[in-house]
Order: sequence, then structure tokens, then C-alpha cells
Amino acid sequence: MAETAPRPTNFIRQIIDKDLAAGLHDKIATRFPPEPNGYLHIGHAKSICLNFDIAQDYQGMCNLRFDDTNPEKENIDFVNSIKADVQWLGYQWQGKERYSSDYFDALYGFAVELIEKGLAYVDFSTQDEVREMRGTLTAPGKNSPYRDTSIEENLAHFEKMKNGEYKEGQCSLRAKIDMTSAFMCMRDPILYRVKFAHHHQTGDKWCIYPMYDFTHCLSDAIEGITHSLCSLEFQDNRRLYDWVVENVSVDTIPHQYEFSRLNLEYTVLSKRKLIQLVEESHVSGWDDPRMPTVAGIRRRGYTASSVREFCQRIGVTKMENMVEMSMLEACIRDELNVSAPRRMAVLAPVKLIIENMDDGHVEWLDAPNHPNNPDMGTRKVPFAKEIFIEQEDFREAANKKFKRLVLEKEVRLRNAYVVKANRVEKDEAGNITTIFCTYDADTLGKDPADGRKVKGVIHWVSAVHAKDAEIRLYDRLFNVPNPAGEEDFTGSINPTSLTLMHGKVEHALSEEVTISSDTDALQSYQFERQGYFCVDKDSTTDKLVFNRTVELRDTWAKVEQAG
RNA sequence: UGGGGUAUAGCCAAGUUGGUAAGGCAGCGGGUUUUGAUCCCGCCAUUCGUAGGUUCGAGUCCUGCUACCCCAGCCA
Repeated sequence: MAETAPRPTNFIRQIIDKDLAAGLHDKIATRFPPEPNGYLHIGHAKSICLNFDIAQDYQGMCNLRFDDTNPEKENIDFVNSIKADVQWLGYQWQGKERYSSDYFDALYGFAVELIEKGLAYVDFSTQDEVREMRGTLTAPGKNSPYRDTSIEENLAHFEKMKNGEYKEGQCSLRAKIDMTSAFMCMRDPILYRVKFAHHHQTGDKWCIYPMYDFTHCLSDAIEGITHSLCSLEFQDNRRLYDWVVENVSVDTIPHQYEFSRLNLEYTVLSKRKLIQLVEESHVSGWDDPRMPTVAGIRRRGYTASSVREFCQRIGVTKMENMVEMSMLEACIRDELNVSAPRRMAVLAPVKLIIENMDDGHVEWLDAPNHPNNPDMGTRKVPFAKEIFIEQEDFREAANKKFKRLVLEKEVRLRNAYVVKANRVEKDEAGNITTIFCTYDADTLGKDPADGRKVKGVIHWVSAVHAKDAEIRLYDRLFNVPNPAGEEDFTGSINPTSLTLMHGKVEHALSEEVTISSDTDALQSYQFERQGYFCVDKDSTTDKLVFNRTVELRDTWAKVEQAG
């Protein structure tokens, strides 16, 4: 669509431009490096778009690398869901996906090299001792008594570690850097720990696993990554990143740059909290349409291109941010406004009987699929004596601001005729059960001949032709902008984040909607005056299920609320 | 004075060598409209965390101050 869309500009691309101008690289290489210990969310999407778009725009490459150095928290289901999500977003990594565990042999060799250079040692201090000797933010640490063990002994100990001769927690391999450094991560960081854990990729081959700080930079170097992009909390770690790649024999020296994570209002984007939402059943699962996960957003009806557009709009900086939900919503509205066929659906029906129409009469009207795009064609809409309209579209009495159906007043039925409300029938409780109207047969596709102006237009469906549908309306999952800032974030969960409606959808939908569990083939519609909806995988031939992706902009709601 | 970072509108964010504050979202006003939608038009920072300084000229350079975020896992 927007062929002339300008390339985004951000500080990382500026660094790349400078590096390229300086002749530092002939090809840019990035990577997206998730740990397979959870599902991807919209915050990961920001990183995915950043890394893959840069690779694409600079004709470089982007790897998908699973940072799988902690087998106890990881599993193959997560790697599969992550691969599927990245692809759904529209990206393809270079070659086969990579794993940090692919490099365990090489990493072991680099560790040995460090020991041989006198830059690493096996420490038999307990975890508590290590913590105590590390010092604090304001007090320097103390050297471990194992710091000056000879190279030969260290080599032997490390070998034994690898061979499973030491218990978990009994010892660890540490870099020999500086226990007085102001960077806590430089106070002899642990490089390897003993873990008798089964690994989803390497099985039981290893009982020692390398730590993130040792693994990530070297994996980058091995893969020839030029620009290693990560989030702000790793800024201090960059010193260790640089120390490792400089002290080990690698061919290329990658560099790390940090950008700020995405924060989105009225939701949470931390893996721990997301897990809690699922495990405590606050949501139906990882793909609950209220979840900020890629799977949830997808099921909600967001397209991959709208998520990419969002990532483009929010930009990339080092500033702490809290993006408003309206930013995300605007992206999907912009897209669906152009692409989604219009349909009519009544969410909370009330019967309307047209008194001056014959009982069995059915008129098949043509209705455009899109008001501004005739190329999208038309569909047939049955008009008959009994129809349903929205309960909130009728009032017995109302002021001029209310542009809908009012007793003894007229309103336009969308794509059909002008009707006038004559009387209503109520049940014992006083609820309106039926509205009786007369229609003006000379108003199809034109205004009344006598010059009467009918302001309002409401949607409707033919009672006998309409199909029952469950319509799920979603609201924000939390009722505070920053739930992560609460003492207990689950306390601010919005109790009405999901509203089930038993509605009626127009006839055409019952024929065109295909029942499928294939979440990639999403069918989205605009239910006129209501919003954008997509077919949910829970749909059956007996009952269609729709998710409301997002409402239409609603200036009337504001007027009404204001009084 | 532990260290590392960040401050431009309600939110996100351009602003590259100092030359007189892009754009998007939200909001507000108006027009078109058989969706209170879309679309169109207009408005929305004399000022860039703050106090000084340099300069003909500072969001951009210098100095001081303030606020917020991150770091003391054998997690990533």
C-alpha cells in the first residue's frame, strides 16, 4: 500500500550507517535470541521487527537463536511456538534455527582457553560464600580463596566438572576479572555451573551449562553477528560481553547495543506475570484474546501487518516508555477499515415487527460489502416482516441528540428502508419485547420523496434468516494503566474484561464463514456500528463464535457519557 | 560522589555539523456521509527536566542541580 513509506530512523540504524560508512562490515547480521521458556508477547514483537527489519533493509541476515543455557526452565514446546509466532509475524530467519547449545563444545573450548590464560578458575565456595564475597553496590568484593589456584589444577577441576565428578552447587567456573569493579557483573562472574539436567536439545550429554554472559557474546561471535541488540537492563553486562570476546580467540568481534523494552498500558509484559495469569486461570490460556501474547493478539483478530505497523510507529529508543493501548488499536483499525467486509450483526436483539408487510414476504436486498470501495462487491440481505434490532437503538422517548429509533419517529434501516415506530409491547417486568413499525416502501436507496430528513441509521437482521452467534466482547485485562506497579497485580484485574453476548448475525455470514481451527486463516468483518470482529476457533456449524478485535471509534459514547 | 542509563506536548517520537521545535496516537472544532465509522479541513510545545554559562544565535556546546530506570541469580 504505502510504497513510499520512509525507512524508520532510530539510533541503532544510525550506528549501523556509521559502521557501514567506516567500512567496518560488508554485511549486517542480527539475531533474535529468545530463551525457550515461555510464549512470545508484543514486547518480543518489537525486538523481532527491529532485528529482522534491519537485516532486510540492509540486505543482511537475521538468525533465530534459542538461548537455551538453562534446561530446567526450557522445553521443546516453547521452541515450536516461538518459531510459529515469528513466522506468523511474517519473518523468516537465515537458514535453520540456531541454539546456543549448538555451541556447547566450542564454548567449552573457549572456557579452557580462558583457564589456560589464567583468566578463569574453578571456585569451590558455596553459593552463600560467593554472594558474600561479591560485596555490595557500594562496598567492593573480596577475592575468593580459590582465585589463585594454578592453571593446571583449574584445568583438571574443570575437566572433572564436565565429567560429572562434582555435585551441583559444589563448584563453578569463574572469570578472573576484578572483585572491586563498580560493575557488579565484573566481580568474577560465574561462567559455568553444574546442573545434572536433561536438555531438550543436547539430552544428557552435559552436566555443566554455561551462563548467559559467557554464552551470548560468544554465540554472537560464532554466528558473525555484527550488531547484537538487547534491552536496557543489559547495559552493565556489555562490559562483560566485551571482556569475553576480547579475551578469547574469535574471528569477529560483535558489539552489543541496548534499547528500551516496550511497556503497554493496562496489561503486563513480564513472562512471570503472564505465566501467573494462565496458571491461576485468570485467562483461558496463552492464546486468550485478552493476553498480550502473540498467540492472544492473533486470536483477538490482529493481523501480523498491524503488529508490524505498531512496532514501526512506536519506534526504538533508550527511553523508558509506556505506550497507550490506543496506539495499538489505531493500527488494526486502519488496516481493517480498508480490508474488512461490512456485515450486520445484532448483539443484544429486540424484535421489531413491520406491520404493513405481508407475513411471508422476503425481499433480498443488495448491500455493499464496503461503503467506500465498490470493488469489494455486494451481498444479498433478506428483509422481512420480523427483524431484530439492537436494544440500545430504541427508546420510547429521547432528545434530539439520540439519532436512532424513537416512538413515533423515523429511522433508516441500514441498506434498507425507513421505518417509523408505532407502539411497543412489554413483559410484566416492563421490558420491551416487541416494537411495532410501519415502513416506507418508497425509501429503498433514496430519501423520502416529500423531503423528510431521516437522520439516524441503525443495523438490523431478518429474524428468520439470522444465525445465532456467540459474540465475545473484550475490554482491557486490567483497570489500572500500570498493573506491574501494583503490590499484587492480580488485584487490579478487570472483572468485566470479557462479556459474552448471544447475538444474531446476518444470513450471509452463515454461508461464508468456514469453520476451521486454522488460526492463520483469520476471517475478519466489520459489524457495522459495532466494531471489527473475527471468527474464533471455537466456532461450530451450529454456533458461530466471534471475537471483537476492537470497537469502532465512538464519539457518540463520549457525548452520551458527558450527558 | 558506588556504577551504568534516560529526560522534547496527555502518550510514542524526529530533531546528525549550533540557525529559530517533524510525524503518529489521543484530544478539540468544522465539512461530507444510508455506519455517531471512514474520509476531508482546521486547531493542539514562544519552548525542549532545572539553574546558570559560552554565542549574533542553544533542544543541540559547557557547568551545577533534580527526577526516574537498571545492577549485589550458580536466571536470561
